[in-house]
Amino acid sequence: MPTKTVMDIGKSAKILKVLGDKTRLTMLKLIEEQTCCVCEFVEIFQMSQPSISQHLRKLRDLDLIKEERKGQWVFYSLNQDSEWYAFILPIIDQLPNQQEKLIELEKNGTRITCC
Amino acid sequence: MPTKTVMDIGKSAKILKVLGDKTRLTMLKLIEEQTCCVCEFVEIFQMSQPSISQHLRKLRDLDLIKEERKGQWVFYSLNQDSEWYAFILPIIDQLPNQQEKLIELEKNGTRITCC
DNA sequence: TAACTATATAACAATTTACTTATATACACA
DNA sequence: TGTGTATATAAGTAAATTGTTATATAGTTA
Repeated sequence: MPTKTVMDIGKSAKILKVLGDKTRLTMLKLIEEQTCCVCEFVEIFQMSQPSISQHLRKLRDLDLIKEERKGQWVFYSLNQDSEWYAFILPIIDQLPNQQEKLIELEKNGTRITCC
Repeated sequence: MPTKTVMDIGKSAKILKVLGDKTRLTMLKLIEEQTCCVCEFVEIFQMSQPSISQHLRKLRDLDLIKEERKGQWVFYSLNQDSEWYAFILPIIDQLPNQQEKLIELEKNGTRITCC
């Protein structure tokens, strides 16, 4: 567990701004339960790979997510050790489940490539 | 109490985007406990009056705050009847108290004008 | 009604954001 | 080592954001 952090309102606003994008917010909800790799996000959001990488970078720069390389793939998950985890968790928890997006992928067979 | 809302992730992102600004986030924290009028915000944020009005408009457009006119002044407060109140409350609650900004105003005598 | 105060809106400029395409880097494997 | 796949970064662009100044609107009071 991270030590109790004294919240700074400026930093809080920065966190919320990064969450305030539909793509990134959905990403966070998706990886709340399980890791996802970049190519899955590309499929899910029907967006260019660089665009996905740039969204992930913003989340990573704030230490909200962590990456784990497995071979040629990079898997992302919520960083539960982040000092901001306690701040964002109640937000993410209130969001509607997005797992149907992954189920959709499996149906298309698009999820096989890396998992 | 508002009826339980099915959260939409796109709308959630829009809410968070509006919260993701230091000025607006501080405004929300300030009016969590007590109403503030526009001229107080102008003093607190040392920002032009139109700029303050525009920030308030974004919060009002999303129904996060409510206004109450008293004579020539308009007082703003958190809209506890908003269907998003339950969503934003845990966020606001985690923010550091901002009341010292109002205390500062009283010290300067700047709060007298409207209260 | 005229003058004054508080607030909102309009119009505009500077900055930031979120894509795109092109390219670089990292790893896998023949 | 060379080729292919996955990911990251760079550079450029269109749209959105956030401030400004100017002006309109609403209420107060002489």
